[in-house]
Formats: sequence, structure tokens, C-alpha cells
Amino acid sequence: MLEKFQSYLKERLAITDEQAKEATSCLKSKTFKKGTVLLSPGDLRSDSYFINEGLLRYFSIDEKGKEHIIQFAPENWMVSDRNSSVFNEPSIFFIDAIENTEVLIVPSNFFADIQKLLPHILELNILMLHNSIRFMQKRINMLLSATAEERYLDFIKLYPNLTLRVPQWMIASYLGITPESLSRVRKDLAKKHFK
Amino acid sequence: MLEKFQSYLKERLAITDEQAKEATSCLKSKTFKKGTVLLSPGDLRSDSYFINEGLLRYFSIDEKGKEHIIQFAPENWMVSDRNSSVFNEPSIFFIDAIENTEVLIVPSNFFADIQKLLPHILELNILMLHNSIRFMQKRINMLLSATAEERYLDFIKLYPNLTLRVPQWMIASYLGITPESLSRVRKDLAKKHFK
DNA sequence: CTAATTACTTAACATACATCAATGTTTAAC
DNA sequence: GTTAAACATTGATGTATGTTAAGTAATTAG
Repeated sequence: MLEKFQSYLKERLAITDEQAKEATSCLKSKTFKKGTVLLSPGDLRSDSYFINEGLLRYFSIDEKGKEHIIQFAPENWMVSDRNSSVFNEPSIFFIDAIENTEVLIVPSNFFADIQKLLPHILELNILMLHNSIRFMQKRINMLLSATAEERYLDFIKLYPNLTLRVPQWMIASYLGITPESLSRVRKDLAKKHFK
Repeated sequence: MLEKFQSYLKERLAITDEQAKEATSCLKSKTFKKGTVLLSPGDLRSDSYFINEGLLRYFSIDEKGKEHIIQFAPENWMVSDRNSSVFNEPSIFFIDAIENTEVLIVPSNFFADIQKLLPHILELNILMLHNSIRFMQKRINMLLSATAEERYLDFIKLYPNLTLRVPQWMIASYLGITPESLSRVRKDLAKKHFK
């Protein structure tokens, strides 16, 4: 149950099995059925989730009831609403389960607490955050500059697994287009490749 | 010359003037004239910039020669290309000076190095990174869901100073619309407020 | 196994925003 | 202080993507 997260740490820090076990010993897991809403706007939740198995989604719903996906979170990813978990402000987004999902509950003080045990955990955390930022910068650049088709091609290249696991209308919602538009984009692409 | 960055640290960490001075003693400043390009795609640069005075911009240029602004960096902000400064990969974006600008050159190992001196510097770094991420998430949400007008109103609310300092066509480029569209958005807003 | 949802596709039509081109306005350079 | 350059506005027109609505296919629930 804790193996995935332990591997995650071991792959990125020069630590022993023992250290990994001890560091994660206090973590609890939890499972959610597909469709469960884990967090809604207004909620205050200090924990983050590490996904063991399954798939979560971090998204908003606008005034017209349309959903907009900020992030997918498959196995070995973490999600949390930072407004809530880092800054103690009410969440402005939703988190729900796209598939039946098992997560590890990671308390907000986790990284600070295991610092004695894993001396380089903060550096790792910093590196992961920088990595998130550069991916988000790339995404912003795509949203500013690329057509629907270009964004879709970029998506399937970057997330081939998600392309298969996630319903098309959710991919559309991640790309910032309607399901109908994505359907047309795919049709055009199919035509091009056939010729 | 180092006062701004020292204040920045003192406001966010419980440290003395002495500590702030010592921690920043190794930093050098540099000035760039308006229009200077500090970094281009393909460059490898491990330093970051802390802006003392002036205004930088982090942006891309697409195949059609159109610029897309990822981030503005005014006083007390930091910029760097993370591909380059954190991951040792060639930059994919530009940095240039919108105004005559004085920056502090912050080497990539700066935060790690001053850890003995300022014990909580890594936690501060982590907090700042989380903050960047939540602002970028909000921006992605706007790009996915909001109209040109809504994005503009959000921008002037969030960055009233930049609205005055930055040419309109750059704001348009940050919002993901053309200068012509922004001009029309402003005209409509003026009309609405007049009625 | 069937009915009912949910997801996907397609087409006709609508619209926000882009493009192109001309003109006016401000800023900067000499 | 004049001229050129950069920036902003406006109008006519184009286009990618949205909307609405219908029909088909695939999942899910009972």
C-alpha cells in the first residue's frame, strides 16, 4: 500500500529501504469510488493526495456550468488545492475521481516533519515544484499560441496513457475547446493520415 | 543595491539585518537597457534574476513571429528559465527588458548555499513556488474559461501597476488576444461605464 | 438482456476574435 | 522642434471554434 510512494522517494533520493519505510510509516491510504467528489470550492483541506492507483482530476465549474480541467492526476502524481493546503484559504476548485482511486493522505507538514529522517526531502520538493512550473508555463504558452489541433497533438504526445484512459470530452475540457470541436479535430487528423 | 532583496528576505524570514547582509553579500547586480535580450531559446544559463528596478518579460515567439508573454517580472520578482536554470536543458523562451532594469544575479545554488546562514530559506522557497503555482493555475483557468473582456478585467485588478506601465499590445499578448481585440474590449468597457 | 444513461459524431448556423489595411496619436531620436 | 518610429484605434471582412440539435454508438444499471 505504501510501496509506490516508497519507490517514488527511493528513485529520487539516495536513501535505504528502511528510511523509506520509516518516513512513510505514518501515512494512511483511502479509496474513492469513481465519481466521488473529494474537494469542492469553499472547502478547507490541509492534506494532499498521492495517487497509488486510479485517476483524479482538479477542475473548475464556471457560471454556465461548464467544467474546465486544470490538471489530471494519475498514479505517482500528487494533487491538492494549494489555496487550501498551503495558504489556508478556501479552495476555489474541485477534485473528483475519474476512476476508482486509492490515494495516500499526505498531511501538509509531511515534508517538514520527515526532514530529520530524509535530509534532502526539501530539495526534492523544490525540484518537483520547479518541474510543475515549467510544465505549466509550457501549457500556458500552448493556450496562448496554438490552435485546437496543435494543442491536441501536444497532449497525446505528452500524455499517451491519459489519451486512452480519459473520455474525450474531458480532454476537450483540458484543452479549452468543446467536445464537438475535438471530434472535428480528430476527424481532420484521421483524414490527413489516411491520405 | 542589495537593500531590496535584503528587505524581501527580512519580510519573509525572522532574521536580523546582519544575517540578511551576510546572506546576500556574494550577489552581484547588473543593469540592462530597455530592449536588451537577456536570454534566448537554446541558451543555457544557470542564474536567476531578482529585479531591483525596472521590468523584464518572459515570452515566446511562434512560427509566425508572434510574441506570447508567459510572465511579467517587475520589482521584487524573480525570473529565470527553469529548463535552463534548474534542469540544465536549453531554454525554450526569451527574457528581455521592457524598461531599463537593474537585476541581482542569483546563482542556481544560492538557496542551497545560504541554508546554514538562513535555516528556513528552503521552506520560504517552497512557499514561493507554491504561490507561483496557484497563480498559474488561476491563469490557466482564465485562459480555459473566460472571454477576452473577463481576462482583461482580471488582469487590471490583479496588476494595476503593470496596466499602466506596459504597452497595450503586450497586455494583449499576455491575455492571448490581438492588440486590435484589446482595443475594442477597452472601447466597449468605456461605453458601458459611461452609460 | 434490456433500458437508460453517457459518450461521441455530424451538420447547420452563430459568434468572438483574428486579420488586413488605413488612419490617428503618442513617444523618442536627432 | 521636427521627423520618424512605435503604439493605438477603427472598419471591413474572414475564420476557427462555439452552439444547438439530432442521431448513433457505447457503457452502465437494474
